[in-house]
This record gives sequence, structure tokens and C-alpha cells, in this order.
Amino acid sequence: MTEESSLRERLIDVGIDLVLTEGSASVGLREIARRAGVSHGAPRRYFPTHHALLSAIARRGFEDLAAMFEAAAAGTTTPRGQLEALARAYVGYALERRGMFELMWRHDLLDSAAQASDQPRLRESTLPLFGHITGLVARCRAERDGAQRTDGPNEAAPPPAVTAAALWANLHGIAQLWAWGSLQLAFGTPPPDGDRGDDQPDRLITAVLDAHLGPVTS
Amino acid sequence: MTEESSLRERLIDVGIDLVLTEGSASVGLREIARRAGVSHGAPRRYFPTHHALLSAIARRGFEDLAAMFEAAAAGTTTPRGQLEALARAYVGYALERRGMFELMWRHDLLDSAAQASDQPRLRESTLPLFGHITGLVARCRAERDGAQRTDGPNEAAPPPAVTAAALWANLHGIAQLWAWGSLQLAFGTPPPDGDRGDDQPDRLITAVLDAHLGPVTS
DNA sequence: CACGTTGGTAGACAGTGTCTACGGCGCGTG
DNA sequence: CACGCGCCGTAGACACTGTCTACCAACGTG
Repeated sequence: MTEESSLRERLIDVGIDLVLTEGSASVGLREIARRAGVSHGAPRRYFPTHHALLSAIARRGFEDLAAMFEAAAAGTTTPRGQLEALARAYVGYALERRGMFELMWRHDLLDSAAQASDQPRLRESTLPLFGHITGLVARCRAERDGAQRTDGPNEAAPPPAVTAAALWANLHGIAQLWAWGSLQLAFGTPPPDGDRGDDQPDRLITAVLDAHLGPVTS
Repeated sequence: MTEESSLRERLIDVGIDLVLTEGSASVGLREIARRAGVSHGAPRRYFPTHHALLSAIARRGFEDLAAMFEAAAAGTTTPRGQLEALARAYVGYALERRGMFELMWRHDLLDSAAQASDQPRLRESTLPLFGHITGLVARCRAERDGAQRTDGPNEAAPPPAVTAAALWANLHGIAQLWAWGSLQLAFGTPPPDGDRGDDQPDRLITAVLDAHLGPVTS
């Protein structure tokens, strides 16, 4: 099945492999064709341009990310727990599949606005994710409001969509800055290629959740 | 003065111009040389490789950003106000000087780890920024703690460095996601090349500040 | 069997980053 | 004043890239 699939899928697979091992920069069209065992003109039959192939690869990344969210959310039932799992999955994905995460936001390499004739636009791949976060934030706040109504200074919390956007942006920034190495050396931990320190982002993530949703009430 | 400077500076200037007008992607070494009026091999005299020239350009970007922070902080005196100005300056810079902002975090294009013989490492260019944020957060919290000590559920706020990192990451994520267009369509405003909606990031920024520092107490 | 379509090959073209050899210019020294 | 020597920039080559085009071998169908 996986060995004799159509060349189109094989090119995407090889591309993903290349993005993950090498950086997202050196994913040449000819290199993908080479590793797929075909001539350099072969991909053109399925992808009119290099960007189209990269977009297909990135689309797979968004699908993987969505699947990872569902898997993470299956563990717990409370909205706060699901948000926590989602957050951990997001920056976890960015850190362990760094090249893919980079590629997914390189709008200069992707046809983010064009649609591939039947697929939805690549830019809108993040919409369900955002909707998911918004829903969880709303549920989370509803639970909180139902439980205790005594805390005074909670005046005029922003609507769930704003909080969700802020939370998402926060996770995204953590992922990118951590991948770049800035946050590590801000924390004093030596960043150069030392894979240790994987708990530090966790500390940041819980801090961020507390900030945006309020501390845990249990 | 500016017209007859050394070629080295002129190359950087032309590169910045190119990055700002065209995207950060198409800043070819030969193109810079062409627009500077020299042959394609000339830059090599001052920058051993393409990445070195791009790193010099990015370094200028970090300097500009730092200068913009100082200018923004000069307006107000309260730490909260300075943080607000800094936040607005950060995402403002990212939005109006988009190409530069993109380039600055493209660690696949920059010699982020190597140092240019006398300049500090490019990766550490963000350290003073982070230190600044941390200091402001600490001052902000000290003021808050001095004012009112009555709110109960403020148990165990994270150390200032963690809050500063979270805040910075949040601004960074807002800048990037907004530049990509995801946040716009998450908010319903049409993102495709419509420059309108510049107030929306402002709403996000204030929400983010409130979340990380607590709502304004005035 | 002839035929057109599908799926891939191979070569060409412009353009890129890097490397190397070569010129011209100015400047200090004999 | 001549000479030589660095500095600074030019020009060409090389390998490589993405895109385009012509070609070609199967293959199922009439």
C-alpha cells in the first residue's frame, strides 16, 4: 500500500521526510524528485510549481496538527484540561517537528491564498483550530462563572474570541521563539543544540494558561 | 555623507530597502549588488557569504527595534504605560516593516550562532529587549503589590522572568499570525490585502497586557 | 491494429551563490 | 619621479536551482 502508492503521495512523503531531517529551507524540488527516484521534471505532472508541492506538504502538516489535537483532547474532559492538552500539543508539535512548523507559516513559499481547485484555501486551514480554541475558552469561562461569582476585579473580560486569539498567539510565539533559541538564553539555560530543558516550555505554558484563563480554581 | 559612504553600508541600505519593498524571500545577493550599482562579486569583499550580508541587515533591524523601544518608552513614566508602548511598538514594527521582521527570525538565512569577529552574536540581540521587559514587569508588579494587598486568588504569581517571556511570546505571536492573515479571518475581518483593521491588534494587545499583568487598577 | 491519452525522461534556459583570476587605482617608499 | 604593493571592484566560470518544452514508452479502447 504505502510502497506502491501514486507518485503524487510519494512526493509529499519524501518532502515531509526532507523537511523534518534537513531544514525547511533546503527542500528543493529537484532534491525531492531525486530522493523519490524520478527525474526532475516528474513532479510537474502533479504540481504545477514548486510552491504547489510545498503547499501540499504544509497542508499535510495542518492535518497532522489537527489530528494531534483530537488525540490530545481525548485524554481529559474538562475544558481547562483540554486546553492544556491542546497547548502542550501545539508547542510540542512545533518543537519536535520543527521544519514542518516553520514551513507551515512561510507564506512566501506557499500558495496561501490560492486554492487547489478542490481543496480549501491553505490559509483557512487554521480556522477550525481557532474555532476549537474559542469554544473551549467559552466553556471554560462558563464553568468558572457558574462556580464562583465572588471575585471582584474580574471586570469586563474580553469576549471568548479575543481571549482565544490571544492564547493562540501566545502559544505560537512560545513555539517560534523557543525554536529560535531566544527564550532559552533568556532563561539562562544554554540553548545551543542542547535538547535538555524540555520542561521549561511546560512552565511557560502553564503560566500562559493561568494568565489567560485565570488560575486554576480546584 | 549618506551618498558617499562605504560600499559596505550602502549594500546594507539597499538590502533593507529591498526587504521592505519586496518580500524577505527575494533578497538575492546579486540583486542587491545590481541595485547598488556594483558587480555581483563586489559584496564578497565585505561579506564572505550571502548569509553574512543578510545577518548584517537583520542586525540593523534589531537596532532599529531597540531604538523604537526607547522612543516609545520616552512618552510615559509608569511601568505599565511603558509596557503598553513597548507592546504597541513591537507589533507595530512587525506590521509596517513586515519584511524586516520576517527576516530577523529566519534563522535559516542568518548566521545566528556565529559572531562577526567583533559584533556580538546575532541571537543575543534580543537579550537586552528581554531584560527590559523583565525589569518593567518587575516594577509593574511591585507597584501593584504596594497598592493593594487584598485580592485573594493571586496565589503564586510566576517570577517576572517567566511573565516577561510569556508576554514577549504573546506579542511575537500576535505579530506573526496577524502578518500571516490568520487572525484577521479568525475575527471575521477580511484579511486579503485590506490594510484596514489596524485597531484590531490594539484590542488584542490591551487584552494581552491585562491577562499577563492583571487589569488596570486606576 | 491504429490511436490518443497518461506518466515520465531529458535537454535547454535564465537565474542564483560561490570561487578564482585578473585589472586598475592610489599611496607610501626608494 | 618611478616602482611596487595593497585595496577594491570586475568578469568569467562552476554547480545548482525552478521552469518550460519536446519527446517517448506503455496502455487501454475503438
